[in-house]
Amino acid sequence: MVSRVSAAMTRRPWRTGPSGPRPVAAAGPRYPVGMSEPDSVDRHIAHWSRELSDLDPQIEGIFTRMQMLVKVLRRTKDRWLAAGGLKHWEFQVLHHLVAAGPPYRATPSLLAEWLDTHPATMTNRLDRLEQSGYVDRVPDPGDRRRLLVALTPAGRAIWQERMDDGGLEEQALLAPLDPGDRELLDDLLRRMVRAAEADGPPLMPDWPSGSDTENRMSNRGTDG
Amino acid sequence: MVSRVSAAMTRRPWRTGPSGPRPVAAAGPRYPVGMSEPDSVDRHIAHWSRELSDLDPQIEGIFTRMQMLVKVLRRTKDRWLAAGGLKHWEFQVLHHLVAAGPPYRATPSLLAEWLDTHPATMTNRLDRLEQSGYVDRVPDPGDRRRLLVALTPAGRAIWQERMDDGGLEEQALLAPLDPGDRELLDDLLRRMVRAAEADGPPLMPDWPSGSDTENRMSNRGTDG
DNA sequence: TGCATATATTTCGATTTCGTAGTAACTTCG
DNA sequence: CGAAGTTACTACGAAATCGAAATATATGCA
Repeated sequence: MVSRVSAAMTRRPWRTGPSGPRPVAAAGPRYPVGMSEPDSVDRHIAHWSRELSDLDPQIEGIFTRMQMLVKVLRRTKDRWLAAGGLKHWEFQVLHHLVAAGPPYRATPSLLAEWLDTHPATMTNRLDRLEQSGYVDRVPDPGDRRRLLVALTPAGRAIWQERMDDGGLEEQALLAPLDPGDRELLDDLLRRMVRAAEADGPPLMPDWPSGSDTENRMSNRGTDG
Repeated sequence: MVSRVSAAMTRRPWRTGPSGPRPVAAAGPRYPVGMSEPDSVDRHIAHWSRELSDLDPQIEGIFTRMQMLVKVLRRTKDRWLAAGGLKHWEFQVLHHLVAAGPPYRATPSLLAEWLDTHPATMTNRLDRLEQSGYVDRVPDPGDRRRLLVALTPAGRAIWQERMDDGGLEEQALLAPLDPGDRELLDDLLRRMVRAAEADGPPLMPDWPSGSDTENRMSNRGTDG
């Protein structure tokens, strides 16, 4: 129904040669019975617990797995975007502008905040994005300190183009879970998010533009 | 039992003023019935689906939540480390050296790969880490091209210090889940990871050093 | 109104990271 | 053995990012 998971943790540009980790010995340690087939995270943790005993393998496992899954997704999207000649942050800017809804504008400061980057960096990036013709900078009539970054038709077009078939990896990653499993997973995660939000601000910008279908193509920061 | 979730998505250094997103209108859209209390991700997606209709809110929700959770964790750790005068990558290097097990050494190339960074960047970082006295560079007797980066007692000490009470945030995030929920969550995630690994290399380095209690204190890359 | 303070964006210099190439050492194979 | 190819690390210049200051505008309050 959906493409298989694209070669998961693919090589990074600077991975020079076969310097990577060697295959693990055939007869490894035992894992808790009743657990489904172990994955590389289990093996990892099993090894690690030799070095550090007071560590909860379950907690460890949960967060490591989330991190790994987020990482694969991010890398896959990066490659996918790069193939279309876009950098991740370029797509992100366009994406957030679309997410903002008509008239598809936002100030540089908000964009900087959404992309988790320094305002000066955003200035630089917007310069380049403007040169590429994907955005315009128009004055804000209501406040002459401000600018509004506006999505151009070209920007909208290239965003759309990359967006169309952008959700494949997510579906591939979720393939082993049936509808019931997915609902369960979503619910468990929601409970964690709500707990995190109980003590502080929302994890996502709670306003017209915060967006994130983003996640259908990229993640917002996660790593910044 | 455990500290509350530390003010979730805390301010970044460059967040200048109250320019952030404004509070959302009181009467929002409706969400699927039977769902537990909505979180900011639900609101986000509800908003987004106006702009882009052909999108599965569930898939969207699952990955967005993972991304957000990973992001909070990462930021909390960053702050925590910074308070102790360590940068994230500094801790990561020390952590991976410990994870490698006795005699706590690794080559620059492997470290670069583990931390998802360019080898030249690692050279630079190791210079600084060596100056701080946390690592030494010793020649590899077996291969005179190679160096071995060795953990010094000072390096081990500062790692230990930061490690001791480093697992609090994870526990706080998992607080709303009882033991059964956690097992379920871990299992669902494991199935996803295994699926991802079926088509490609393991998501984690499968060898003596790949480590990751890392996750107890920091995440390996995720954001690179 | 007038002045102090706050906000939005950009500029500029310093730092960090990256890509590429250089040097040394190892390996393969004739 | 010796030449060609590969791998490991680093040096160097280019590019991106950051922190702090500069500029212009807006807001608050006496």
